[in-house]
Amino acid sequence: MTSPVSSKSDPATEALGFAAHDHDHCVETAMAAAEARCNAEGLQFTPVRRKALEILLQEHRALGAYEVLDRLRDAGFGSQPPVAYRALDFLVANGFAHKIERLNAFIACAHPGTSHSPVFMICRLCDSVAEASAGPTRGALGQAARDAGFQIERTVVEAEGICPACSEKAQA
Amino acid sequence: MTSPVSSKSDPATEALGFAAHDHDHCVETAMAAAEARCNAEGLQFTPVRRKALEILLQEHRALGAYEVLDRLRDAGFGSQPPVAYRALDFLVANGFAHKIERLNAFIACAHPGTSHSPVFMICRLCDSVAEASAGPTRGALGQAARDAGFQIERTVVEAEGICPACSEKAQA
DNA sequence: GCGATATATGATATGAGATAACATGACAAG
DNA sequence: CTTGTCATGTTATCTCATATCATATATCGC
Repeated sequence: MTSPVSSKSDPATEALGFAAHDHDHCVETAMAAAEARCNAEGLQFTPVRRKALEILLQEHRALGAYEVLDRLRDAGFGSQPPVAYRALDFLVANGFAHKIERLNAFIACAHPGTSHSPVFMICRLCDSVAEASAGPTRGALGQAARDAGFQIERTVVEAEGICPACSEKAQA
Repeated sequence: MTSPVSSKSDPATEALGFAAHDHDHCVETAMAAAEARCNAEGLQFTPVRRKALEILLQEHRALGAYEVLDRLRDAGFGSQPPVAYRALDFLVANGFAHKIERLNAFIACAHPGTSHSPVFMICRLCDSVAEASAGPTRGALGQAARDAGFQIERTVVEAEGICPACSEKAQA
């Protein structure tokens, strides 16, 4: 894992997945949405958890647990691994973030609120990650599972390849 | 990772994925096929690599790199992690084995020879893993990638849930 | 065959990801 | 006010993975 520290362009207009967007705005929106849903569902949106989500949203890329931990420490929280893992577990369990198995890293959910089986596209050159939403058990996997009598509870769907931006760069 | 040491029934007729089969035969067949393909393509099917594949085929479940390493050491090969990782990398790179990202573990390919994007079903109760073959970029993922202009090179598709055998046990 | 180059193996050391186990603090229910 | 639950924090340890350097074995061009 090389962590190329994603070359940033304009702090307020980076790539979300592979499309430009207003970053500050999306962070605010997502935090507000999380806030609201925690209130609605009686979840404890505690300071560490809030900060962890904020970190993931700000970076807008997949972060390792220890990267999150570093930032949590900087923010005055505990400095030991369980601190980060517990906050991340909470975020993942409640759909505010996802774990990218291929990278052993975590990323803020790009479609908060929506109940979904996420699908990820991971650029192997710039490590950017885009989240798409897919029908839960349609397609080949669902069919294979039905044929085998397997009850799917959770799916991991991750594609590795080259994102549009890196693809253009390579051609130039 | 609890490693429940998969409860075995008859050594020669265990579960491949979720279906019964003649285990000894499938090991022989797979080894012969690997042998043949390495010859055909000029790949060096060296003793460590051969042994590593044999280990995965014999166990017929997902093994961590260090479990493979233990067995390689027992067989007289080097005892340091890179020994196992290099052998496994070779097997994965050439399609003789796959890495299950969700488990950080490796499993022998169940469809050797066929060029394929594998799809896995992982039982969270007994840790058994079944491999199904799926069209490479059809379905939701392929569509999302095309929409985004993302070039897929490799896909990870893993479903976690309950296998038929454990499902029956649970009902009893 | 013979030497040059590439490929494979081996050991050392360390980096990176993850969790078990235990202690403390906040808070609500009884 | 005490008991139970949940969140936080720390220590220690475990598992997974790779960079690096040294040595050996193939393979290819001559």
